[in-house]
Amino acid sequence: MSCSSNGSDDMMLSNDQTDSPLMDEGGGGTARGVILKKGPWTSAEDAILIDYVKKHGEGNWNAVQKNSGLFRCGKSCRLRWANHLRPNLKKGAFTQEEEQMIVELHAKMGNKWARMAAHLPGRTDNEIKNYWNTRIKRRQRAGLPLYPPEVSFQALQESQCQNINGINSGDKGHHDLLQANGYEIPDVVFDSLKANQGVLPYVPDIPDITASTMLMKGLGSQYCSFVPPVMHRPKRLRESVPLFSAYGGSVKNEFSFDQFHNDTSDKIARSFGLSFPLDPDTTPKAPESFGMLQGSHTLSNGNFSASKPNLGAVKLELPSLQYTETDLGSWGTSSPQPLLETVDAFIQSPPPTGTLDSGCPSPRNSGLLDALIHESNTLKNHSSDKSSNSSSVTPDVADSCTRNFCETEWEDYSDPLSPLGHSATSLFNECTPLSASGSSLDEQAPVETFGKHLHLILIITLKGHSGTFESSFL
DNA sequence: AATTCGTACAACCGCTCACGA
DNA sequence: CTCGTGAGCGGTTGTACGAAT
Repeated sequence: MSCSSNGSDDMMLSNDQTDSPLMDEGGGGTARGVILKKGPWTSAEDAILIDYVKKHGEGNWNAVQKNSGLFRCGKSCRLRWANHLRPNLKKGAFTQEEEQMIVELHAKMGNKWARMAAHLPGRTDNEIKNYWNTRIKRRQRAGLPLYPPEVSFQALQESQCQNINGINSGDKGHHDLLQANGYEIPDVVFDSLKANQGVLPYVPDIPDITASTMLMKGLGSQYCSFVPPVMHRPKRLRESVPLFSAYGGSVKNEFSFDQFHNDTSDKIARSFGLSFPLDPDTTPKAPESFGMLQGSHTLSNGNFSASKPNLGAVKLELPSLQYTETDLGSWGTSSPQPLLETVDAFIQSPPPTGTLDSGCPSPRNSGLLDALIHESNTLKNHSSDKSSNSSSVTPDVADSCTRNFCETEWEDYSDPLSPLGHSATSLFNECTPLSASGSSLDEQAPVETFGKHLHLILIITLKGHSGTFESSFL
């Protein structure tokens, strides 16, 4: 079935290797005894494929090789056709509208390139994927967020609306959205909802695993490649997939809360290093607290090198909480210890009492929100640390501290000299709204605009952690 | 001029799902 | 129900090319 070939086939065939435009010697895999060519397509091959599709239509790609004399596997043919040969393909750079569309779609869908492509006529999933990956690197290098604040805030609102409305959004795309930055933090926001299921008309139960995940990530365990073991990928919907099905479609949710429900506290505790399986040492892990292992390139270059050992499978995409390598030092000076206190408070918060709906997926959010939450955790912890040295912080206290911090101490953290100063300021600086002129997604904008959004998000998030929630904030 | 680095793009690979026998 | 096959998706790698050193 596969057009994969043995190791010797890995070498790309150059176009001048062969006399025939269709067949190269010495390279390519085999299918039914036929040596299949790999590597760049020639114009002759393109012509054959185009001709074939004109005659037989798309599909049945494996028959191409049989019927057309093209020495390419069906997979390769399909890809070539889809990405380069099919009509109405838009070539050239993405327009500004397209770029903005991609950003918004990614904020909503995550790495659902094919679905995103469906929203961008003439664009291929591969194109979008490449664009996004490049964009990640570029923006990360520039210290910019992946998402403009409007996008993230909109994603938050939409996600919350979906949950309040009981809309099932178990599509993997949503999950990916949450993973979009390598963290799975956005669930934390919905942990807040979860903690208030009795308040809101409908707040689906959300596996505690998500909080655990976030916390693991937050404690530098993003390298653990934590994947909820029962968070199965929903079956792909090939046909008649409603656009934005993640928001309104009847997408199956395949994980059961019950599967998460047990050991919740244990997971959280372990996630916070209280009994961390991968790192029994519960001493502060300052540099790792934000996923920045010393010597790791994870956040420093916007990519994960396969050559990096023992980090496990990690997401390509980065947290939008982007810090340059020079930031590591400042982060390293901050103590993550208060995080445990906050978690204690969180763990102590009453468990959700609402009716469990295992058919409801974990809501997701944008990657930027990851950063916001991450940041809020940091800030909250810092706040708690400043307000009290006690390790036992009640939710109310934590909440109070949070509020105080949000309202009165923000400027303190804008201090670039503060260990968190850059964190806060960078967050503001990074989360820049789209300019009115729309000249560039990367343009900076006044802090105040986003500050309001951030404030709101912080409150929502932090209050959720403390086990209290006031829907009025929504 | 040679080398290094970053970027953009094309293609491959592994996995999963749908579907029919 | 199982198995084989086709197809699609997402992640990753390879390559070309231009800019910087």
